[in-house]
This record gives sequence, C-alpha cells and structure tokens, in this order.
Amino acid sequence: MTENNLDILKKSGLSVTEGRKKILDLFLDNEAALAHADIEKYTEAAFDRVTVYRTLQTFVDKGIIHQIPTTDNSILYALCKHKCEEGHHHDEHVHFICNDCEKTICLDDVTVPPVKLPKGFKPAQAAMVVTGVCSDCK
Amino acid sequence: MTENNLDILKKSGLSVTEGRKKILDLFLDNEAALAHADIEKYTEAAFDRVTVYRTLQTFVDKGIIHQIPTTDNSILYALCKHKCEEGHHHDEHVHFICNDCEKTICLDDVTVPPVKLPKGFKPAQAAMVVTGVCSDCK
DNA sequence: AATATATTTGCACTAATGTTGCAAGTTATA
DNA sequence: TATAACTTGCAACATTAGTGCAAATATATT
Repeated sequence: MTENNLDILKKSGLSVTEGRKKILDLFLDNEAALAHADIEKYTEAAFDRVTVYRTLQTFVDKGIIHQIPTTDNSILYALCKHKCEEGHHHDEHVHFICNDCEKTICLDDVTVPPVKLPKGFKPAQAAMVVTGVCSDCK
Repeated sequence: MTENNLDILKKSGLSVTEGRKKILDLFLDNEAALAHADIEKYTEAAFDRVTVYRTLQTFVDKGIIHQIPTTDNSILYALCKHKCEEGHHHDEHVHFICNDCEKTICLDDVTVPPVKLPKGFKPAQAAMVVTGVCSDCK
C-alpha cells in the first residue's frame, strides 16, 4: 500500500504536526499537482496562509515534493514518487497539463529524454511539460 | 539582417507606439529571455507598469514572443524566432537556464524530442527547460 | 493636412501573493 | 514531566498583478 504521512514525515526527520499531516495527505490523495491556492481551498483555511507556505517550502527542502514549472506565474507542487534526497531532486519525469480538466499530472514513468546541446553547454537538470488532453478527458 | 521592430509590429497589425518599439527592441537586442521586471529595469520606468504588462500580453497574443515556464513564480518571455501564427506558437525548442549567470536562453535549434506518453494521453505542445552551465560561463 | 475614429496609455484603486519577526503554542528529548 | 527545540499564527510589510476610465496618441478618412 501507499506510504502514510507519518512514515514520510518521520523519515525526513520532521516534527509531526497536524498541518503537515493534512497537507501531505492532500498530496497522497491527489493524482494532480497542487498549487498553494489549492491547498488553502482543500484545507478550508484550517491553517494559516503562512504555515502553508512554510510547509511547502519544508517539503521541497526535504525532497518530499518537487516544483513543477508553469507559464502562468504560479508554482505547482507534486509528490516525489521516486525518492529524492534532501537537496537533490530526481524529478526528471514528464509533467502533463490537461487543457480540458486543467489538471497537472506527473507521469512518473515517462522520463525526460536526453537532448544534444550546442557546444559549451553543460546540462545538470531537465524539466519537461507537455500539454494536451489527458486519459480521463480524451 | 535581423528584422526591425517596425516590420514586426506592422506585420502583426499592431499600432506602432514608442513603448512597443522600445520593448520589442529589448527582445531583439537580448539573447536571454526577459521577465517583466527586467523590462522595467531596462526601460528605466519610462513606461507605466501596466503598459508593460499589456504590451507583453499583446505580443504573446500576436505570436511575437512566447512564454517560458519557470519554477520560481515568474514568467520569462522570449522572441519567437520561428514564425508563430497568432494563437498558435511553434516554440518547441529547448530553453536553457544557466545556474551561473542566471540567464535563460532559447536554444532555437534544439527541438524538444518526442516522448511516448501513457495510453490515452494526447499531446498538443511540449516545453522543455534544461538547467546547467552555459557556453559563456563554462 | 485636418478631422474623425479607434487604439493605447497612465493613473488611481483594488486585489492577490509572498515575506519576516516575534510571542505563544506544540512536539520531541532527556 | 520538565526542558529544549521547533512550529504556528498573527500582524505588519512588500511585491506583483489586474481593472476602469479619462487623456493622449496613432491610424483612417475626407
């Protein structure tokens, strides 16, 4: 079965608090990536706005979630399914944004293909976002 | 030689104004992608903040520039070198962010490789951002 | 070239989003 | 259970973005 919030928090050496458990559950229960605003909505403002910001930042730092690039001035977050070590993310999978349901989904099994860069460019990380229609909306 | 601002604006059916010319020149003169803040800085606030927002939006709508996804809650814009039609961008090239000089560069000649998506997913567009060290900073 | 029409700009205002310090509350540790 | 360490919420502040409208500017028309 899927990991539970407690295990994840403990493994990351984080104090176990109500907020962290609830927010982590949101990620565990949602296939789609979440923005700060989504979390506020789902938790119905049970936690302070600032707490949510700090929780997300902590989770990113600990490698529990990763950020997904967007073109709309927002940051999306999603669980790191393949274990990310602290400070080093292994999120080289493709992200899919559905133009229909607007959800952003991590395609954990689709890895970003390598690209040949011009002379002198040394790649470190690669992110890929594909838009289109997802399997639910097809 | 490179296209001048006037040609581009006329071709897009836009009124030719000081602001549009200056902002377009910034893109023509800069290899790196620009954020709203960069434009404000370079123009030394000669134009109202709102004008810059609207100009950028207009340029995106007309296919003059395109947006580059980022994970830091900002939008970067860059010229569409390969002609984009209105409402339909052809910006399927790789974007490179240098961790050293912090510049974002469009690698217009490096196209995004096709990826195999899970069953039911229909791709429409793909964006790719690679981080690392650029040819200037190597 | 002067006027009429359409478009664009700047301002004022509003709203949304993100950040920081600190006291109070909560969790982990001894 | 007492202590130390950490987390939270509040308040204040800062930054970034969006809208309506009158004035200014650009294009079209005569």
